[in-house]
Amino acid sequence: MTTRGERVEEASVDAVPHPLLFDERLTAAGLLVETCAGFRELVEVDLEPLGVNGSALEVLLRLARSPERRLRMSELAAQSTLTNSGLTRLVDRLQVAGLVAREPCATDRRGYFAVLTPTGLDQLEQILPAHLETVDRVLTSVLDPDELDAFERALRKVRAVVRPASDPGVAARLADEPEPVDAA
Amino acid sequence: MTTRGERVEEASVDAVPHPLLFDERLTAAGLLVETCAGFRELVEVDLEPLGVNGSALEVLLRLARSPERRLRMSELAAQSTLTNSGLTRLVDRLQVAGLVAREPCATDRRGYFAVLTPTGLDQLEQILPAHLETVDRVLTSVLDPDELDAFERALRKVRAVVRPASDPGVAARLADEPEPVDAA
DNA sequence: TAAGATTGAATCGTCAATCTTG
DNA sequence: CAAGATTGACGATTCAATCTTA
Repeated sequence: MTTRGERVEEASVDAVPHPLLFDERLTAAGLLVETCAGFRELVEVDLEPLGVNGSALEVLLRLARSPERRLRMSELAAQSTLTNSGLTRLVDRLQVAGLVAREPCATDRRGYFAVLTPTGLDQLEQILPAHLETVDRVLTSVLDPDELDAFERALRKVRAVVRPASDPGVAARLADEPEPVDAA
Repeated sequence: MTTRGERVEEASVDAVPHPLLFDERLTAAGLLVETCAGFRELVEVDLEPLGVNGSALEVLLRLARSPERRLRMSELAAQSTLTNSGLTRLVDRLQVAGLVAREPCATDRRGYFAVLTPTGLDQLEQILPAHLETVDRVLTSVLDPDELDAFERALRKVRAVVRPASDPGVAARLADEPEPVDAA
């Protein structure tokens, strides 16, 4: 009712900050991104003996788990977080390092397999114990079993939306197979 | 006991795959990394109008939420997922785009502030509704409230280990302040 | 013509060295 | 000399164009 003090914030340069800047959804998104960035940074240390980065680990592991330890370039690209051309360049490096070889496809001369070499498998297995120890220390042992379970369930749900090609259900339908169990 | 069939797997080229290749910890790690990669990829679409990437969004949001919408370069680098030099280059680009300005620090002539420009704030607020809609669609609305809560608690726990500088507790102790509430 | 894969050009980020000021 | 910030050289990744085979 006074004539003075009608606008207490008069001198403020900022006025009112936009409420969406503090929306809780941004908090959730930031948590996911920051946590994953920190995790990836730590994992890089495990990979130093191999002289490769996190994307390479992803690719080496997929090859190691595949029948005959081989996968078509396009398959590998589709399953990884790289584009086709990114995978070509990564496999170039892994080939120079002797961890992976390329083999032409006998039935389709346009295609190539990336094959994990015996050396590649050996070196991967060499670093795996230390890597698993890291994952345990910073991720799986940080949560108690119920929390870890809920965490993985949540990640699967989100992944099914943001990366449908990785979703086991979708992958199975594409391949016309029965529902599989997820292992990555 | 027979002399034949001593090694049923004789013909197998692969012998037994190494069990660590299928360790459940790799599954947890892969889920985190793949999910985050897919999430970041989708977010890039929201940022096209701004002509920037996900790292830039992180930086713009931090500036927008800071007093006077400014932060020292080194502060900003420490809080972001970039190195000092990476931040220098990002701010270069944001400056060219007119979204951020540099201002020298009056009390320490070695230092600079990155300041969000009025244009930068405006453009950030322009894209925020669509971005929040994306986050909701692929993350926060995918989980029901209990799941989302557990998910965020788990992420905070892991982040505190993999990125201790981002942990509110650590940050407060460094700044000699009482325990804060986390908002990112 | 389309599919599998690679290449050239460009972007984004890092590390190590450097410059300036405290 | 240490701290804040930037720069030069380089590595990893992407997009669009290209080459080869189906």
